Amino acid sequence: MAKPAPTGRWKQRRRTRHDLLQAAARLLKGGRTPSLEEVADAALVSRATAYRYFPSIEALLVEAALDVATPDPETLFAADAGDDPVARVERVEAALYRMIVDNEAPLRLMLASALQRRARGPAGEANGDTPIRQNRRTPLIDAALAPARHRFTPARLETLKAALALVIGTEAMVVFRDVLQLDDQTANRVKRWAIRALIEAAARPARSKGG
Amino acid sequence: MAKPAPTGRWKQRRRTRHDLLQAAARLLKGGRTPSLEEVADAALVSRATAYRYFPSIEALLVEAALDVATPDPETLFAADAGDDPVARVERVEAALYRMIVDNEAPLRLMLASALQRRARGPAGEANGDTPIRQNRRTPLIDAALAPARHRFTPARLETLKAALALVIGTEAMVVFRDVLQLDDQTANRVKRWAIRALIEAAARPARSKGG
DNA sequence: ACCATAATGAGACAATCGTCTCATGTAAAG
DNA sequence: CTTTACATGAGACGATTGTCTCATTATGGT
Repeated sequence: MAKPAPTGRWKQRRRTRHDLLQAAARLLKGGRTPSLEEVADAALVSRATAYRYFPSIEALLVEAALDVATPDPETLFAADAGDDPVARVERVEAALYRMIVDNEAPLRLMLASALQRRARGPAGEANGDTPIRQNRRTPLIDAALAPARHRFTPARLETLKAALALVIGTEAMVVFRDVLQLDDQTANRVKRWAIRALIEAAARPARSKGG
Repeated sequence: MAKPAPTGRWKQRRRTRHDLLQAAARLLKGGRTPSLEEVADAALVSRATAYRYFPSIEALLVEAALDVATPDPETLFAADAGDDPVARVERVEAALYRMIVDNEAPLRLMLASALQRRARGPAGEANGDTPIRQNRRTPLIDAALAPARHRFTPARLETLKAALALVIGTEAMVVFRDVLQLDDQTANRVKRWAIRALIEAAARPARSKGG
């Protein structure tokens, strides 16, 4: 059941789905958060059809936001990137930062939606084809650490990757801006300091328990 | 204008407001997220009145959630706490962790609401008396680092506090559970490792730029 | 070309949300 | 006690969400 076979008229469905996401992304760029009816209208599709493709308005907007904003490892570390893990992780951080500030509104909406959906109940995952929260962070961190992976114990490497995920994601941005109310410059300084501290700690010969 | 003077019949107002929060907190404990009408009914108050006290249903639920769940520095470091900053920060982390797992649903709702509110527009802060996001994290971190504050440069101390805020808050929990999908044990291990790494890095004699 | 089937459109429906108005009761000031 | 200002209750209103039904298209296999 993994691949239910491209049965029936899957082209039409793909096109409709794509149109909806396209329209939603376009409207999201305007900064506001469109209602489902607006998206449906913009996609030249009826409201009912939109609901046939996405279980809720949030689900639609979330996927649209993800379509808009996603750097990928290959282009980020195309050629001229060295092997220094600190420099490479900082590069990831910078790319993610740009991506976030460019799409702050949609991303906030995405985070909020994911947060709420999980809080509700079993009804949240009606179809089962919608993951609670996609993870585009780990692949980037993996790529950043790849050249220097020999410098770490395997266990340490895993710990480091998880810890770095705390520092370079959207949530870090939220903490800095909403909770601590730091200006962008200070936030960036702290982030870079933390990245270096964590990587160097992971590289240092094991102290007590492997961590 | 800081204290507009307890004018008029402020007692009645305080009581009504308290009743609303009380009712909301009670309903929230049930796991579901009550509608504003449910809260108003439970508080024996009309819907209109509820809206007179809180600009939105989220605002009401958020404050209710905060009332429920809040450890404070004094009781946390009552007497028997040593001076070791790592141990003390880990103690804060543990307390926060307990608090979070006990009130996951309300907290998620609070985060989501804060996220959305800021994304909207100037209309979000109608009265100005509702801060975008309260910060109960910094005081706890301050208290944890207080006895050892001499070991750090002032600038380093600030950086460390900000970095720690990334690791021990609700957001860290969200990253570990939703994004990385780590089990609680692993998440805890990574958290403690990161806490130690950051504190030790801050204590180490300055390397290059002050950070 | 024909037709069964799948996708869509149109719209009714109930539930909430947030705003507004108007009437009423009640606390507080004289 | 009386009066007045304030808090409240009741409910209408439009907007949005999500579900449902039924009629119409339009696609793809034959």
